[in-house]
Amino acid sequence: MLTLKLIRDNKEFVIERLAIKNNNARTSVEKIIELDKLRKSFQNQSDNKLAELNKVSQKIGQLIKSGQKEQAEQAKQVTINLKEDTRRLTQQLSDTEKQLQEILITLPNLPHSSVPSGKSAKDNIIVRSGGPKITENENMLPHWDLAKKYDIIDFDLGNKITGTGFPVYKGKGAKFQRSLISFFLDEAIKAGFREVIPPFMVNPDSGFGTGQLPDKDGQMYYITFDNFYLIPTAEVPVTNIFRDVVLNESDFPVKYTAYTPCFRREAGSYGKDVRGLNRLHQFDKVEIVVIENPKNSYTQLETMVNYVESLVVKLCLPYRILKLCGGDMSFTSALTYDFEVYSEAQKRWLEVSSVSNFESFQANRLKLRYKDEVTKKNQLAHTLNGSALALPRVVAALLENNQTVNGIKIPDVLVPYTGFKLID
RNA sequence: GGAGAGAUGGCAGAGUGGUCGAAUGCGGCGGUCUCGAAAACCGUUGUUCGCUUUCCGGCGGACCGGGGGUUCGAAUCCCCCUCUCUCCGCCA
Repeated sequence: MLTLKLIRDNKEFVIERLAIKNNNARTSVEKIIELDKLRKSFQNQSDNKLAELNKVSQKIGQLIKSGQKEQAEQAKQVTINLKEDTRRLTQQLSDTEKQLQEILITLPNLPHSSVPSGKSAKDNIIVRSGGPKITENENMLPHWDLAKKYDIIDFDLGNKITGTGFPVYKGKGAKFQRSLISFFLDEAIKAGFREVIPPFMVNPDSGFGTGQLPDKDGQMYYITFDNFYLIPTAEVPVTNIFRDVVLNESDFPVKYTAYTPCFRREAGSYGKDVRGLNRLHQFDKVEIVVIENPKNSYTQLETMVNYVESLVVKLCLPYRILKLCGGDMSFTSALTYDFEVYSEAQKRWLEVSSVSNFESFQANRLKLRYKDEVTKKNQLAHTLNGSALALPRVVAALLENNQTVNGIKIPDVLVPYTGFKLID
């Protein structure tokens, strides 16, 4: 959520920046400014009436104490109109605040000044790429065939138990999955992140705090009976650890990592995008979350990108890093880098990580602040996060790229975790 | 799931209708003392919105788990919700 102050003081700038995200915000912004003025007016009036009422009430107390019953009764008459006025004004005030809030939460975050304009993923900019050279071998099996051949991932079985998009990992496939999770967590811990295991369901307040609600309501699984949402990413529970928290500057940077399964309804997806492991309703992911001082958040973002890069390098995957254009960025992000790895049998790039700076957009919703050492005022902190990494597409690429006639080779860094060098 | 108790400032803990944003203790910050520190003593110490102010600040509103109600007036009384604790039941 953008702050009112930002919109009030930089109206044209806000509209201009939101246009980069293909969002025509003029109407909303103008409505917000209008409602803000109205809100102030109502607050002023109601404050004055309340102050008057408080004075009279105090006087009544004193009169009663000193036994002046008559005058007390007279004073009570005065409050009748005052009460009616304050009731009306506070009602108008809260109605206006509600309207204001409703529009405010529909505005996406402003893109950072370096974000390129663009409509879709086609306009994203390749920042750099690396990893082993892509082979042009035509005889490679896609991972869904490999999964069946070695009996390591069973899509049909998951379909039977739950439905499409809920695979069952079996034997070496399961161990491989668990190894990746452990590897990613151990790497994160080495890089200074503190591991947490958060709840996999969250309440609506948490969903709102990180920006999933109300914007992406239909993308999350919802437990109506208890009013909980299944988490679409560990970002939600982990960032919400800091909801309503005031940090000290010396606490920065706060670095957390968590493994969680992620649940996404993925309504509207179809075709080759959802084949095999490409898009699932339940998948595993290790996430990194950082709470940072605003003045360091962009340096921190680069650090996180470098960290995620070190992971794909260690796994020997061909990768590229994209800076997302305005049109492809999420609602909450100010700047996002995507990581894609090349899947050699599918001959396409698969997104395996997304690293973002949300600046104060989530913090404003979360009321996540820090005490400024100089001014002693509470200021909004910056939040950042990234996938490090999401498993299924990493698994897809590893299976496809490492297939040999003898079986699938396990990357060296994972062998200590799997205990085997080959899936055969 | 049943019965009872409770939710107050960073923490502990008073406050059951009237200058209570809230005693007191601890902690934090500033100072005196000291070569320095500790102790002692003195002072200070919540958030948020609005108005005002060249800075310092000043004035007003709201906030004692959340929401609603009674009353001229609510931390205090009533109702609903959430959560915590104790006992019982169940249970990985």
